[in-house]
Amino acid sequence: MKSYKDKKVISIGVVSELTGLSERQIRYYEQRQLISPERSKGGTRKYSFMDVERLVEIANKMEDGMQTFEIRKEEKQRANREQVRKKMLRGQLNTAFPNQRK
Amino acid sequence: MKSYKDKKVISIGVVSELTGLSERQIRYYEQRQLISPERSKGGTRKYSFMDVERLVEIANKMEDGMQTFEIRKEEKQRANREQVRKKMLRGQLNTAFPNQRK
DNA sequence: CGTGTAAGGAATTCTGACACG
DNA sequence: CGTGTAAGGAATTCTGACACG
Repeated sequence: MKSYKDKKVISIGVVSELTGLSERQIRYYEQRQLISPERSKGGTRKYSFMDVERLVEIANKMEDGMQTFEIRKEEKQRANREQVRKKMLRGQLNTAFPNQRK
Repeated sequence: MKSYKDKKVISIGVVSELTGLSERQIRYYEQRQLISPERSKGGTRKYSFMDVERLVEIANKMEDGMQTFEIRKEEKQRANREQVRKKMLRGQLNTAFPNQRK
């Protein structure tokens, strides 16, 4: 599943160009935990194309007047629904085919 | 067709890590025209994942004792075959369906 | 031919802070 | 709250050259 899209290889200057956001904004959204880049040994931030897409989404929501904590909450809910969905699917499979793999 | 794979966004330090090649080697292969990164306004090189893949291929061929000019020649031949293939295909299509789109 | 390295300078990025609101 | 900015320093990258072979 891990593809190029998820590799953290892009520096903040390029991300700024790709998204149109200022470096200040990008760092601030990280501080608010909306994104989580990796760091090089020296400490420079590295982003993935996934992060770039996410930043564009964030920028849109900010334009709509949404606040950072709201965006973060929204993201957590999305992640939770994902979790529940998987859990339920697993439960149904276990009911239909009990004793499969252990 | 232009996807993430072709976007020139990776700096030479990261490329070095991804490929295991030294920055010196990477710059040298550019000088020998085996790859062609873009430049930022400030002059720093930017590579794509495609370039990274290409560099790994180059590294393998170098290990096999191939020289840079041979690798470059090989690449040109590949590009030429591609050209010819497309031209022939177009010709056959024109024969089968003449006067289609001008 | 292909690659390492020291050298000096320029571009890039980092953090913490002040400012405005 | 979200963002701009000047400040000082550190990490990153660049070029041209010398070296070896």
